[in-house]
Amino acid sequence: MVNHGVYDNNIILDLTLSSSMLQHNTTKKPCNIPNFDPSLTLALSGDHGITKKKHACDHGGLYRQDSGSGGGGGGGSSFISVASVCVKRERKVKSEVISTTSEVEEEEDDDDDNSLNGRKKLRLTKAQSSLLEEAFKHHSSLNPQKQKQELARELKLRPRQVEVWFQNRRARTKLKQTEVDYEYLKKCCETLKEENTRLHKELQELKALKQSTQPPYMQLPATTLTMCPSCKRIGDTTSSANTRPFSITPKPHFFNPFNNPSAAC
DNA sequence: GGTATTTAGATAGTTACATCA
DNA sequence: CCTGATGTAACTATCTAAATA
Repeated sequence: MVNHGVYDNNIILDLTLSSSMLQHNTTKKPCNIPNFDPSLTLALSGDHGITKKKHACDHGGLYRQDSGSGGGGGGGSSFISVASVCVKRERKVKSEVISTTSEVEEEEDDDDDNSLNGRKKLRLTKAQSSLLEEAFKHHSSLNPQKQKQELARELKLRPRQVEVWFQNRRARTKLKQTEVDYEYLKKCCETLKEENTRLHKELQELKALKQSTQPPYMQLPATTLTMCPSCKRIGDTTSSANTRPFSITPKPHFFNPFNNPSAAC
């Protein structure tokens, strides 16, 4: 009840827009007009910055229509002024108008629903979430438009909401997968480092052992022992690859994610 | 058949609200 | 109560592929 005056203005404006949208057309996705989301006060929701570039058909177009032929700059500027006033308030308003998420259930099915019931941020009920999850398990995207409509009807949500939910869900899945991948690679990296250290150590030990057990005249000249820079294996420049002076047996269970030893080897 | 335009759906990034410790 | 962190619904911008003119 407080502040209602201001909010009312807002709502009236929204409704105006919506009706013009109805006349306007259409199903242009980029415009986000088609579904008439209650939250769809695109022109008003400058909370994302009115300065952002829009599609040609976006607000500019709508407002031009509203404000007559004005077109061009005129339309744009009036749009900005209106928008900038209303922007942030809008969400706030909505959050005060509706109090519970269950109200969602009262919403009409999508497209013809331009009732701009101010809308609090929606929280899906458990039932809704689990149904969506179930659908997501089967298909991570809403293949046919029909499926979206059906789900929406079933959940008593607007198709746009279902669509957004799937978008966000895919993003979450991807993010989680990225985290998992990151952890996995991190572990691999650590393992590789350990392995590398261990091999270095082993090499040093073998070198030392060899030096101490061989008489000086039998010791190999330093040039005959070489180490591959990428795989760190010891090789003998004078012998073939499979007759190395020291055979370093790879760890049988070690998984190397970069499964190709260097081309040089 | 090649080209331009429209449309619908996807992703990435962001914002703002709700909730909880 | 206040506050910061977190989760998530909703948004914008952009890209792409299919359909259509």
